[in-house]
Amino acid sequence: MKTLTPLQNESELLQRCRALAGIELQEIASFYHQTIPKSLHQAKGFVGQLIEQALGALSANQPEPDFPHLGIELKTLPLNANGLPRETTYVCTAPYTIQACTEQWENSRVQKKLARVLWVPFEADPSIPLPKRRIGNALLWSPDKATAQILREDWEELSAMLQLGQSALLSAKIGRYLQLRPKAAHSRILSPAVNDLNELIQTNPKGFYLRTVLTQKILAEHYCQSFV
DNA sequence: TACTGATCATTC
DNA sequence: GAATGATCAGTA
Repeated sequence: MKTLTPLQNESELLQRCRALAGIELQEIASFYHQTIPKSLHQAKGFVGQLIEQALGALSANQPEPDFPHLGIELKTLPLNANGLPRETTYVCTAPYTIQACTEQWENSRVQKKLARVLWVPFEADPSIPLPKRRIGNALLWSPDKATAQILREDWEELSAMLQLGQSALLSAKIGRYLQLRPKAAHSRILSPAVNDLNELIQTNPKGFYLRTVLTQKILAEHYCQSFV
């Protein structure tokens, strides 16, 4: 692992990924003088943030790609003992306001986030101690035509429901690749929305997530057998 | 055991 | 409070 210099282009980013491939979390953590938490229970974003740091991602906590200059979004992907995605992948928050709901797919936050993604798989089998879990081979990905079409259809269906104030009908079961689920510190948090009569109401904030069926498909199409 | 709804840490 | 990084955990 080398000291970070600003990233100039994609090949430098991929080169940095190759340096991380196969190494254990403890190696990265000790390089950055970070302590690995005993569990992820109270540090759910730890692995993602550690890898952001190791790859030199810039825009922390901003609604922008992790590498704004390159237009690339970084996503870590936890894999279970069978090498399959263990969790859904958070994309972005879902807009409830009239203003945000008028956005079209082409300029939606979901489309922008998913246009170019750097997937970094890592071992997340609970039987492996956190420090010993290894980083896998990264994949720079853009959705193919068929995938993009399904994402668009999901997004349009879900956005229409948000826009029409059908939040009561929204469920995490809607959507083939995307789904809408709560996204907040806890369930008491409320944000403004409209109901089907266009009246202002308060509801739990939601976010767009990618189902594991899609991330699993991405892995299957781009890797032969081993992701690590 | 997979999935949905709930929750944790941090930053601005 | 709302955005980021996500995983936890009860239940169907």
